[in-house]
Amino acid sequence: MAIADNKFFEDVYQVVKLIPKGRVTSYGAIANYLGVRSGARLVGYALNASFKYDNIPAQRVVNRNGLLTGKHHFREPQQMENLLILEGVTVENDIVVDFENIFWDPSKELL
DNA sequence: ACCCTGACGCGTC
DNA sequence: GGACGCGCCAGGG
Repeated sequence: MAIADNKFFEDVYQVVKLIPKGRVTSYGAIANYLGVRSGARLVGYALNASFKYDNIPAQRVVNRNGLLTGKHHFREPQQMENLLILEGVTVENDIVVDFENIFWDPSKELL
């Protein structure tokens, strides 16, 4: 078991790892890419367990509004925003600035 | 084995 | 245009 027994979780981690630095995506986009309709919750659920594993840039996954919904699940609430800023992503008031522009859609940009 | 809940998203009202 | 409800599926109590 490389990452997780469950295929959903495994695929989610795969996609998240592929998110380029400085870009972000949404739970729904990943769910859509995996072919799970309205499975965005599962993506979030998978990411919740991802903190146990390394090399998973969970900070690059936000909700469809660009809101850092998962910030409270990091070791430090400020961690998520911090990491994003370090990667060149501007975050203001827990919202990714210019979200639509740096949005990375796996269905489109990944093949 | 049943019930509840959850880092979400979309259709309705 | 804000509030509400349902679906999606896995895991924990």
